[in-house]
Amino acid sequence: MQATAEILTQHGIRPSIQRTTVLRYLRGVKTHPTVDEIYQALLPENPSLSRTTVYNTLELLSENGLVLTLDFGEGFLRYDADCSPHCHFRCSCCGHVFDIMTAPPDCSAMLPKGFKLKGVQLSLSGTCAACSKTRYV
Amino acid sequence: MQATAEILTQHGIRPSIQRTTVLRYLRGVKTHPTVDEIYQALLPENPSLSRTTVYNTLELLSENGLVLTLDFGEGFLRYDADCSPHCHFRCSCCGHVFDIMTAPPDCSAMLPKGFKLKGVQLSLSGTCAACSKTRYV
DNA sequence: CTCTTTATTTGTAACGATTACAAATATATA
DNA sequence: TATATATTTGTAATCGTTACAAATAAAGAG
Repeated sequence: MQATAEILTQHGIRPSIQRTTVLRYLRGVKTHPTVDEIYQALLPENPSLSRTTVYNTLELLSENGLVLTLDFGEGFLRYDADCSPHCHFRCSCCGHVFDIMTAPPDCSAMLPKGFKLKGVQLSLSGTCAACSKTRYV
Repeated sequence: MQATAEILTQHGIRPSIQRTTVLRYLRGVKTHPTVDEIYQALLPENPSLSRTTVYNTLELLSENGLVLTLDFGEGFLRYDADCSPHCHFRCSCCGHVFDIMTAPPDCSAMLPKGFKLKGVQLSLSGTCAACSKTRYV
């Protein structure tokens, strides 16, 4: 696993402690955390960390393609350091977000003439295996 | 085109003036309007209309599958009365949302065992034809 | 028709995620 | 060491949405 600070440097981002900490945390986690979850997780070890810095950092990382911004219509955003092409499944019962490690389909043929495709986001929803077992949900 | 009030009745929803007005407006428009756009559009003809009623009505319509709630990560929701299976393309340059009248792919095979698929939302982004013509955007 | 109950609408206040902003701090450059 | 630039911090503001209770409208019983 490549050092986090190194990745930042390679993308022309100065690897401050805050930026490195946020990216390292995100790379070590599979839960697609929210801003607040990230902030709360890092606070104990970084008592001077500001919520604004987390916001700023995530925007910077997202702009530079180091992080994926996920929107499941929950009213807040989630972040994912795994930028490989994959999809997400959100269980409408327990709210958990699962990675689906299949690349989203090639959609370039769908577009009208002259349109240029940049991003494809395939969001699936339904009930996960655990919740499906529980009846009447 | 089926009468709007009739559609509501068929879904067990009492066709109040407000509900009928909101749904009729949404069915006559191809712009995926926001709550505020709907509210502002209807206000002149319905001066007593409340923003809360628009919110309530859209939630009710959405629950009953009469309306699609769209989230493009703009910080607010958009609504679409066309519930046929199709995708959306949002131009990151001009912000316009285009209908792509192709059904989203069948994704049931992507899911792990025991998962039940309910909804598939395929959101495309990039630059539309008009914005692509303009250089340096 | 009234009376009573229920459903719907309305407006205001609260909420919560995000953003704006300016002061404080850290880092780089001369 | 001095100066300029970048980054962080904390507070206040913004804005879409939701909660809530009063007001109004509609439905049902007698």
